[in-house]
Amino acid sequence: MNASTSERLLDAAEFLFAERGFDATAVREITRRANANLASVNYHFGSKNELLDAVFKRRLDPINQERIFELQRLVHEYQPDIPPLESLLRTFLAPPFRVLQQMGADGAAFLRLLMRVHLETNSEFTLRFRAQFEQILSRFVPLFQQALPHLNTSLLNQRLFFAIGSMSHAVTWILNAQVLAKQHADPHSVLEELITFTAAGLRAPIAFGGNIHEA
Amino acid sequence: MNASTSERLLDAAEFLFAERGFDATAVREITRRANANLASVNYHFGSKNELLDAVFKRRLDPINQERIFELQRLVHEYQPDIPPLESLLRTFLAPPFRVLQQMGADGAAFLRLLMRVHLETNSEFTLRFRAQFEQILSRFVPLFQQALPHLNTSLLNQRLFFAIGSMSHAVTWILNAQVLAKQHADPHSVLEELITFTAAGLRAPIAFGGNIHEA
DNA sequence: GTCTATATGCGGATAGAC
DNA sequence: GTCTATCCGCATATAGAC
Repeated sequence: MNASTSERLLDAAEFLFAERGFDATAVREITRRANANLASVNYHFGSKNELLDAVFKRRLDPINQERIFELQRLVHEYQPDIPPLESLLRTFLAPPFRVLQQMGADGAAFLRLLMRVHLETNSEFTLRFRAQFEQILSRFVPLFQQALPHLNTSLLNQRLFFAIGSMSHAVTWILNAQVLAKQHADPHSVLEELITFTAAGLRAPIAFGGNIHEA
Repeated sequence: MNASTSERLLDAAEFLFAERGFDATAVREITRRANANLASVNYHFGSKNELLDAVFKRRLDPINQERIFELQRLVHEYQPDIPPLESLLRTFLAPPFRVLQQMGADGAAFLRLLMRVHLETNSEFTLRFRAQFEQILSRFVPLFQQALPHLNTSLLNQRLFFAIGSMSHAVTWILNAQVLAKQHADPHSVLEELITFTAAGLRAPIAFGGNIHEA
């Protein structure tokens, strides 16, 4: 509560956008939750839309910087060999889980918001976000390719895509488990199981040799 | 255009809810797209909320019935043995892909809407939906357990969860690829690759023997 | 069943005093 | 920077003629 108004607004917006969605959240609710005045959102951020941008920027920049830094460290550690597949996967998949552990409720709210974005197809905002993610992914692909020489590019991308899906579902699951308080899901152990699962999936021998259809 | 008003309303609502989300869609837009009167939604369904319920019910009931029917057929076919893991996975994972192929644009719209639901945590509607899905899942779990005797219940559930994540991400991907028209993703071949990937993940040897944490 | 017209409320944004 | 009061538009829903 000692945080600055704009920080409190960011926290409140993050929580409410994640909880109810962007459209369903009224600026009035945000300011009420932040103990701030109705006009403060427009004063500090210009508009409700720009507030959303700010919410993302605050969390995403550090996460992606960390992912790139860790990747460089890993490559350096194993030089001139390729890092093991499991280590690459851990570096790639870990950040959201780390957010979950380190940032507690705030991190959970942000991640739920993040998961929402994956579904939007049209908004300009989503396109900006996705371009950024693909930039990160492109740094990892060459290393995965070296670690998995039996896969051609298109199959590798497809399987990586499956792995990303497992990750985002796992994160969503942990979030819901926390919300519903049904069971305690430990992010760290889920991450390790996820690595086991996806590593096996990526290593699977080629069954159909590409994208050949039946019938 | 020859369909009844309520059918046209369902089609239009399905499309728009999927495209823009529930809140962001105005009843006015729905009736405009359906070539129907503004008041027709309330006349036929009672409210915008009940219209959403109807949109789901129309598609979901047949899909789940089919999933259960196929499972019974499969069990019968292999009796008294257990069906192979790949066949179980195909039966479990196929329905959304079939929707994608058979229902064309309508199916795509519905699936996008369906993916949205996975993220909502609080709404009563989502809870109803999720309970139904878990009922379906519970029919499959015992068979997966028999096909994968090296996994304990909790690990099996976790890995199945990863598999479901890969599926929903894959479906979302196909949808977006269609929308963005970037590349042509063939649902059938994606499904087969998905089965290969998830089967390998499920079969992976146990690495950590349960949910033991480091540190 | 379908239409027009309208009631009623909530949304984001802003003006202007402090 | 913060507040109150208010503008203005759009939302859902409904009343009531046809």
